[in-house]
Parts: sequence; C-alpha cells; structure tokens
Amino acid sequence: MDRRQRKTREAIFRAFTELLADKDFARITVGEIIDRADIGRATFYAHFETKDFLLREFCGELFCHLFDAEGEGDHDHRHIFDCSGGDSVFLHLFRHLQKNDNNILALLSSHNNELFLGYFRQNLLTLVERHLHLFAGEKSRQVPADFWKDHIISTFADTLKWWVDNGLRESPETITEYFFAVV
Amino acid sequence: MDRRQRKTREAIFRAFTELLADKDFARITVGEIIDRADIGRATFYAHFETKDFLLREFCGELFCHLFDAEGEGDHDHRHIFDCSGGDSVFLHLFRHLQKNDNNILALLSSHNNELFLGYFRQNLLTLVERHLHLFAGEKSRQVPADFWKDHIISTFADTLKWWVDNGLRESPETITEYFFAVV
DNA sequence: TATTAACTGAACATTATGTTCAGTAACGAA
DNA sequence: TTCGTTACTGAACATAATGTTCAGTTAATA
Repeated sequence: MDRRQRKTREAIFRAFTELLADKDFARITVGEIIDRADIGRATFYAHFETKDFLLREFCGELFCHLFDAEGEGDHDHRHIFDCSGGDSVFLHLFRHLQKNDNNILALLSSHNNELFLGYFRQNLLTLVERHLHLFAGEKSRQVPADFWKDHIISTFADTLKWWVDNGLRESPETITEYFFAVV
Repeated sequence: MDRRQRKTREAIFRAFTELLADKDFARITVGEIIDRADIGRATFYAHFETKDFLLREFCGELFCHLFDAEGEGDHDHRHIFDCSGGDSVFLHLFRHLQKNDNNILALLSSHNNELFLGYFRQNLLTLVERHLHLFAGEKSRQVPADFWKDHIISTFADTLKWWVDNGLRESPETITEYFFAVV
C-alpha cells in the first residue's frame, strides 16, 4: 500500500476516533473529519464511499486487533485467545476493554451504534462458540442452541454496557463474576 | 385540543408509522413525512421541533398504550397489567407484541433505534419492578440489585429481538418459557 | 529520473433542514 | 351566526451537508 494512502487512512481513522470520543456517530460530518484529518474532501471519498463505510472498516480493524487469534507474545498485551485458563478468556476481554485503548467503550455507550454493536456481537459469537463448554449448565438444555448462544452474547454485551454506563466502578474481576453469575 | 391539530398530528403519526415499516428511522426525511401526511412543511415544524422529537413523542404514545395500567375491560384486549396470574404478565406482553398492532416489532428489528429501545427498556423497568418476586432465584443474590434488574430487562429485550429476527416462529408461550428458562 | 498514482482545492449540483411570512380556512365560544 | 383566534398553506429563503468533478501539484516507486 502506498505510503500516502496509508498516512491518509491513518489520519482519517485518528480524526474519526477523536471525534467519536466527543459525539455520536450520527452527528459527525464528513467535513469535520477532513478538517481534523487535514485532507481534501475528494481524498476522503477516494478512500471511503460514505461515512457508513468508514465506520464499517473502522470496526473491522478495531475488532481484528481485539479478537484476532494471532497473539503478540508480549505478556501484558497478550491476546485474549492466548490465555490457557478457560473462563479467564472473558476476564481478559473485560480487562482489555477497561483499558479502552481504541475508544471502544465510547462507541458502545453512544447512541446510533447498531452497526458497531452488530460487529461486536459477530466477533463475540466466535469467542462464545469456542468456549461453549463454559456455559453447559442445566439452562442450556431447556432452550434451542442458537437461542442459547444469542443469550450468552447478549448478556455479555449487556453486562459490558451496564459496566460502562455505571462508570466502570467495578473491577474486571467483579464484572466477570457478575457475568457468570447470571448467564 | 383543536380538531385541526389532532388531525394533523394523527396524519403525521400515520405517515411516520407507514414509513417506519419501510425503512430505518435515520433514512426517513421530513420531506417524505409531510408528503405522505399531505401537510405543509411549516405545519410539521409547528408540531415537532425535529424528527427526533417526533420519534420521542411517537414512542411515548406507543408505550403508553402498551404499558399503561388502565385496563379497557375487553377480555381479548385487556391490558397486560390486568391479568392476575403472576408470570403470565410477560406471556401477555409477548402476545400483545406478536399482534404488532403498532409496528413496534418493526422498530425493534430496525437499526438506529437506540432511542426507541431506551423507551422500551424504561417502560419494562416499571413492569419488572412490579414483578421482581418472579425472579427471586439464587442468582439474584449474587449480584447487585440494579445489575439484576438491568439483566432481566436486557434479557427480555434480547429475547424479543431474537424472536423477531427469527421470524416469530415460536408461539408466545414457548418464548415465555425460553425467557424464564434463561433469566 | 521517469512514470505512475495519490492528494489538492475549489467549484458544482443535489438534497435535507429549519425558518419566515402573508394569505386562507377552520375552529370554538358567545 | 358571528367574530376573534388559531392552525394550516405554500412558497421562498438561508444554511449546511453530501458526493462529484477536474485540472494542477506532489510524492512514491521502479
């Protein structure tokens, strides 16, 4: 990829991230993005068809980093899939999210984020399916399998949202306990 | 209220409902609403400050009908609060929603509906608080009270959404079973 | 260095928003 | 039925955002 393209793309993503910390996706205009990214209008549209496509690709990269199975070796920043202990996968995820490197929490707590939430749930599905054995209680046999998976994902997302909306007052450990207590 | 005002308001709500069945809230324009409602542009803005205010009031009326404690006496259309049997409250709600008189399901399944969902959850909160005894299992003592309430509401909303997204294939009775099985 | 590709910036058409206002018609109270 | 009030009309207007176009410039790569 051309270095110019890469730089422009990064500038757009950076500007977009900063703006997302401030206001809802729906209220962000292309004009604001290009102003902050300091690029021409035509350049933006050379990269992204619309603002929605930008969000789509943004989510793609974000979750790629968060969920991708390739670990980095670094212990502190090791990947959520790297940990061997079963149920600590979700604890890791909560920890990762608490750091909020990429403003994921802002996206989750903001409105008009159905698309974003969709991506998040999509990625959670993979995670849940890999660790379905953690949720093999009595309840799981009383409902259809896909309802059960959907319920786990929803409960995780809802727990996360509750955590964020309440100001991240609990530790990741406590939230993980809550999650496993109710799911 | 002036009959003209009432008629205009109804025309706007009717047009809005019809449009919502077709497309997402975000894609509906004021122009489309006034065309379909057959009213002047200025008239719309005399009634609603913005499109968001319209949605707000729309939701208000919708949930007022669905959740308001005043029963109508009619057996088939009796209100969800009227039924005496405890856990059937939620069965009633599922039944009510299945009829989909007011396109509530369209709103729930569409995107960009954070505001709508917020109202829905707000009304659910009242319902849940009135019937908290139905959810007094072991799990409820392992988490804080407000987390627990939020979890019940979220699970109901998620169950409903799953039901809708899967084409309402199950009966209200079955869905109620699923709901109580996992909550 | 030459060629290719990306960025610039300014102009442009289009679409949506929200306001204004003078004119018209419907309402409700007396 | 009349009369004062209020709501609606429709057309024009300002503003703002979207997305496109293109000739000119600059940076990358081979």
